[in-house]
Amino acid sequence: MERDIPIPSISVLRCFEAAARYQSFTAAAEELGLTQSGVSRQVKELEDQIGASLFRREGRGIRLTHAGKTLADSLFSDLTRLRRTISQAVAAGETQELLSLAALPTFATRWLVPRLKDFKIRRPNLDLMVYSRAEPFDLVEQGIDVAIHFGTNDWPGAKLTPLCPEDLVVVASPALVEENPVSCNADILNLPLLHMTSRPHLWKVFQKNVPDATTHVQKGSYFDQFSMIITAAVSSLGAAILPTYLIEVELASGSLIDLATVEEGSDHNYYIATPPGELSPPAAEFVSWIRKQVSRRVGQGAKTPKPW
Amino acid sequence: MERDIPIPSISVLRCFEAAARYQSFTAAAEELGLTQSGVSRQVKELEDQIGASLFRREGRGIRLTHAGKTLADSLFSDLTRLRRTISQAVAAGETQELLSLAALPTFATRWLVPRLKDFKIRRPNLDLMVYSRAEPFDLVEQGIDVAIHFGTNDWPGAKLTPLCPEDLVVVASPALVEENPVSCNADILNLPLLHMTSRPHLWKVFQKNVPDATTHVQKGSYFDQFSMIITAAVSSLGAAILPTYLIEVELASGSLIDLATVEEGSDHNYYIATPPGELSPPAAEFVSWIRKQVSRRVGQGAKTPKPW
DNA sequence: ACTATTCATGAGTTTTAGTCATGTAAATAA
DNA sequence: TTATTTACATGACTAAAACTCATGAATAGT
Repeated sequence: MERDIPIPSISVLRCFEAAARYQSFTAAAEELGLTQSGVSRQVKELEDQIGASLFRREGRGIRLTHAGKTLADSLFSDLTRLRRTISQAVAAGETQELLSLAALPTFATRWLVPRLKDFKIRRPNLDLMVYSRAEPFDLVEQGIDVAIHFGTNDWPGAKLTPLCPEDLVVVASPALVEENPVSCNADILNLPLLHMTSRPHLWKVFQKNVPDATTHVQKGSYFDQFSMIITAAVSSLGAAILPTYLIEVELASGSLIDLATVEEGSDHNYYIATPPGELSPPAAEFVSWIRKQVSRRVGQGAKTPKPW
Repeated sequence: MERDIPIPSISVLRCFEAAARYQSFTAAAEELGLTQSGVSRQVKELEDQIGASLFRREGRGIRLTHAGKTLADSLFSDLTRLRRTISQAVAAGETQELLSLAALPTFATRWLVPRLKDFKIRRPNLDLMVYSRAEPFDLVEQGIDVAIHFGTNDWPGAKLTPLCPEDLVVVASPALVEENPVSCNADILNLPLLHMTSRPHLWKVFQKNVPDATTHVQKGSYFDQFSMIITAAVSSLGAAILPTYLIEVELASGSLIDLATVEEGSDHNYYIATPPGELSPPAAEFVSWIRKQVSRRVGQGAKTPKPW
């Protein structure tokens, strides 16, 4: 219904609105940089389209009719909105399309970045920026569209969408295992242990599930990056407890062996963190894509058999 | 600042908005009744004006850019508003400037209408329609701009603005008083009494303030219009309790004498009733004017001395 | 490989916007 | 009262914008 009413031209609308403000075609023409004649014609055109007098011609002047006044008021705000819409589009015109991402350093390096090529294929003209972050931060302030968060469901100012749990496993190199045969979980605790400084309780958790374990699990080497621990493990420095997401390549190549599963029993998970409000199309697409990446991976992880 | 940004033509904006919805110039052209070529050109024109790509040309199709999506969303609502503005103007196009009023019959006849001439002087081109109404009604449905309401502050669907209280007085003609000397309120009750059928308790109220009054106040003549009662009183048929607003002329000329004041003690007042929402300019002016009429009158009424 | 589809663009036509000149009526000044 | 100025309306004409037709280039599907 409304779709069938032709909208008068911008020129017509502007001439009328200006004439309404001044109650003078001559003054309106001066403001618009036209001639009085042009303004007069456009107003007459509008009156014909509307089908009513918008001005009363009194003497050599004009006065708005009731209809004219009503229309002028509405039109003033409509034109103002339209100008704002266009102005904002022009101002944003130079902005390059960009997606800013953030994740834990090792996760970004080993899991996310290697997969971004697949995402870029879907969005060839989209520029990506990837930042490593260890703790929650202000997404809006930092201009981040999407962050991959590991931790609890607690990030003020962000919307968290569960991505997946962390799958922890005990791994060691084949060489280490050959040198120190492992036939049960207790044997693992006799290996040199590799510790993550930010996760000191991991070996204790594992020990709790090992009957009659008396070993002091605090012994061993400590590192503050999982990527270092991975390298150390591959180098036979010890056994490590690592998230499977970070060692997919090593497990697949056999440079690391999955010795046991670790049930941490905490509420730490991987989350997608996004700023409040509606996602931009690229961000929304990224979120959708990364969820597919995870569901694909989870299926594989569940089928890895123990080496004994 | 915003005033200097040229607004693209309606044609340009519509072509873009339609193409954005369909993500297809061909489909948009079909909806707009144009050729694909025309739509393509107009979108290109808009991209030149904005200074940014609004669509990515992917293969033989188009996809909105981030900038394009943002603009399309805003533009959709802007164009919708503009269509509504124009549609309403077209619909109102036949409406003559008119102010519709409603009031109680006698009030309209004796108070309002005689004063309307003064109001018409201020609005020479405004047509007035005056309706008599005894009860609240749907202002919008009846197309009434302003109603003068007597009663309680209770008119569903209307905005009530207090206008003034009802000043009730006992009056009689000089001839009746001469024939039946009145020196106190008790003497009044011995006069023939004139009753308003819709206000049967008025004389009982008066009697309550008269010490040792034993007269049956129900005796006398009954009428269903105050205008009849006024005529009856002037004709010496009896004493009447009347709102002063209705007998200003008679009191001034002496054809009726103010014998006593009646304190009804109810919450009935005169109100201005208007439809919800903002008043039209004529209606707003009327309300302002009528309030001035009342404040002028109230001052006079308070100074009328008793005749004994 | 062939056919159909869709956007882009040259060339040309139609429509709209706007100017110049003038007419008419009023408002103001002398 | 007359003369001059002002302001809207309109005929004739010009310039600019909107749009069509035809065609090219690239893709998508069979």
